Amino acid sequence: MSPPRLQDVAARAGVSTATVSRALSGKGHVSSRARARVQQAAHELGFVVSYHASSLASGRSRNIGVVLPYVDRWYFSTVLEGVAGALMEAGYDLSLYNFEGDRYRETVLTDFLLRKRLDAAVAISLHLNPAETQQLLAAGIPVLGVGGPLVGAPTISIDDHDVGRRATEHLIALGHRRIAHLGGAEEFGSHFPMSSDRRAGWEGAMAAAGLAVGPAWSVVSDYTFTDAYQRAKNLLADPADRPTAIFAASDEMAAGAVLAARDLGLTVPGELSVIGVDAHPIGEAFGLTTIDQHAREQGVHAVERLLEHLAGTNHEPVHEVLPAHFVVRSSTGPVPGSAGRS
Amino acid sequence: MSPPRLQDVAARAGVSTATVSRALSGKGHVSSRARARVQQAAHELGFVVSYHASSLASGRSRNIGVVLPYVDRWYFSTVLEGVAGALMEAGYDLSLYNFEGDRYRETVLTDFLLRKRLDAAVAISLHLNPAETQQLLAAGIPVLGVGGPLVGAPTISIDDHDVGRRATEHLIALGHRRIAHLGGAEEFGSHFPMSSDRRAGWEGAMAAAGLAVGPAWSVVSDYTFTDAYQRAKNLLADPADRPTAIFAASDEMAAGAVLAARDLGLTVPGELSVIGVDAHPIGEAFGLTTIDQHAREQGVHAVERLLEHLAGTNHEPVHEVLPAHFVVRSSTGPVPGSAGRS
DNA sequence: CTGAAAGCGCTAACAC
DNA sequence: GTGTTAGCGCTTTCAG
Repeated sequence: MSPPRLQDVAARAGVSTATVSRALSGKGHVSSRARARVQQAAHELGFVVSYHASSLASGRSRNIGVVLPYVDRWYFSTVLEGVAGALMEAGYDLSLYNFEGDRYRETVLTDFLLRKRLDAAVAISLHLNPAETQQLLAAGIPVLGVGGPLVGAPTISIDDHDVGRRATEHLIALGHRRIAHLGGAEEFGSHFPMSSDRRAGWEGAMAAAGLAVGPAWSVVSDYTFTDAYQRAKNLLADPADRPTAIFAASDEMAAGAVLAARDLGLTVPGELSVIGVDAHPIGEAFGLTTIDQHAREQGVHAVERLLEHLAGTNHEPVHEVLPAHFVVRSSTGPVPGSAGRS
Repeated sequence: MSPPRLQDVAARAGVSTATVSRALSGKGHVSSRARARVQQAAHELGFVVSYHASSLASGRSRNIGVVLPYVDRWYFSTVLEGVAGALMEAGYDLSLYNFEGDRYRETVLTDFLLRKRLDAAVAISLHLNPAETQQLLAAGIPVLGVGGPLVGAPTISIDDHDVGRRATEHLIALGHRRIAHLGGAEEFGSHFPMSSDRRAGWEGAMAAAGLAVGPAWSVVSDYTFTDAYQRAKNLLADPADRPTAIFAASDEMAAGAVLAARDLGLTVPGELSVIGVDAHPIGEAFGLTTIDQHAREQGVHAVERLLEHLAGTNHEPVHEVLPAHFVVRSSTGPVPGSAGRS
C-alpha cells in the first residue's frame, strides 16, 4: 500500500486538508480540538509530509547547502559538524557540495547550486569571486561565508591578522628573536584566504619588534602534517642558522614541526618553541600551545545567522568577527640560553 | 522577474512541454532538430528544471543520503569524500545525516530519513539493528552499508578479522613474541563494528603461534590520537614487562603509540615496532607501517553499487569484501636483541 | 477558525 | 516523433 497522504489524514480526522496542513505545520490558527484530532489521525496513519510536494507548493525546502573545498581536513570537517548539528536541531536538511580543491568547482556552482532546491547556503572558507556570489544571490539563494571573505555576502570569521600577531608576540615575549613562520601559500588564497593574513600578522609583529624576517623563515606548506614535517626538517637542519621558534598557521603543521624537531634531536620547548592555531585534538598529545578558533562554534553560529536571515529582515552583508583564545601548553617556552621571562 | 519555467522554453522553441521535458532529460525519442531548438531556447532563457516539481512528478529525486556517526574522524570523512565525488559525477545530490555518536540517532532515523526525499542511502560504519534497517527499507529507501554489518541490506567492507591476523603475523614474522593490541571497545561496536574483529584477528594469530596474550596487552582506546598516546604510555611504562610490538587498529592510534614510545625514550622500530591500519596520511611522517583499507575507494564503490541497484534488477543483499594492502615503512622491524629475519 | 479550490512546475501515459 | 492532459501531494489565498 502506498504511504498515507494529507487527504487520508483529513478524512480520518474529519476535517479539510487545509486544516491538517495548518495543524501540522503550526502556521495559522486551528482550534486545539481540531489540532488534537489531526495529530491523532496523523500518528495512527504514520503520516509524514512529502517533502517535494510541500516544497513545490510553498517554495521553501528546509534544506541548506554547505559548500566547501575539502571534507577530509580538520577545519572543514569540524565546521561541518557544527553546521550539521545546528541544522538538525532546527529541522533542516543539509546538502553537501564538495569542490575537492577546484575539481568540481564549476559543476557545483552551475549544475547543482542553481537548481533552486536550497533555501540558503553556507560557504566554508571558500573564495567565491563576486560574479559567482552574484550568481547565487541572483538565483535567490542567500549565502553566508565562514572563515573566508565573500564579496557582497555576510560572513563570519576570526581576525587572522590578529591571530598571527598574537601568536608571534607570545613568542617574542618569551625572548625569541629568531621566529619562523610555517603557513599556506598565497595561491592557496582561493581556499585558505586566512593564510596570507596570518603570515602578514607574523610579519607585522616581527617588524614592530624590529626583528628580521628572512625569506628562508617564511615557509610555505600545504596545511598537512606530513608536508609541514618535511619542511620543518629542512628549516631546522642547519644548527648554525636555525630559528628558535616557529609559528605555524595550523596545529597539524605545528605538530609536524614538533615531530621534525624531535627527529633532529631537538627538545621542545628547550631548543625550539612551536605554536599553532586551531585547538586540533592532536595538539593535546604534543602539548601544543595554540590559539583556539572554535571551529565547531563557527559552524553553529553560521546556521544561527542564516536562519535569522531567512526568518527576518536584516539583509545587510555584515562581516562578523569571532574571538579566538590562547591555549598555552608545553610547546612554547623561554628562548634557549636565557633566563626567560615566564 | 520569476525564473523561466518549462512552459516558457516550450513556447520559445515552438514545441510542447512534453517535448521539452524529453529533450532535456534524454528520456524518450525526440528529433534532433527539436532537441536542438529546445536546448537553444533553454540556454537563452537560462532555464534550470525545478527539482521539487520534477521529483514530485516523477517520484525520483536524484538525491542520496549519507548517514554516519561522525564526520570529523578520518575514516568517515574520507569515505564521505569518495561518496561525494562519485555522486557528483553521477549528477546526484547528497544529503548528510550525522548521528554525532548517538545524539541524533533517533532524530535522523525518524524525522529525517523517512520524509521520502531520498532515492537511497549509504550508512557508513553504522550498526543499524534489523528493525531500523527494515524501517528504511519499508519506506522504500534502499540502504547500502559501508564498513559495518547491516542485517538485510547489501554491504561492502574489508575483512577486519583477516586484517588483524595479517598485521599480527607480520610482527610475529619479525620475531616478536610480546605483541600488544590497541583497539576500540567492544561497546564501540555500534559505531566501529570492525574493532572487535581486528582484535579477534590479533588474538587468533597469537593463539595460532602459541603466544600469550595477557589482558594488560589488550588495550582499549577510542580511536583518537591523544587517547592512544596516553594508553600506550601506560602500556610501555614498565621496562621490565613491556611488549616489543603494538598492533593498533587505526593509524591515528598507531601514531599516538609511536609518539608515546619516543617520549619514553624508546626508539622505533629499534625497541618497539608499531603497525596500524588505514593508510592515514599522518602515517607518512611517522614512517608508519600500515594496512591500507582504501577508504576513499570504499565510498566510490558504494555509490557504484547503489546506482546499479537503483538502475537494475539485482536486489540481493550481497556482502562484498574488498581487499586491503600492506604498506611497509619504517615503524616495524626485527625484535630487539635478535638477528631478525628481514 | 475552517473549507474550497487554485495552483506550485514538471512528468508520463495516452493519443495522434 | 510530438502534443494533450491528468495528476504528483501539499500550501495558501479567499470566502464564509
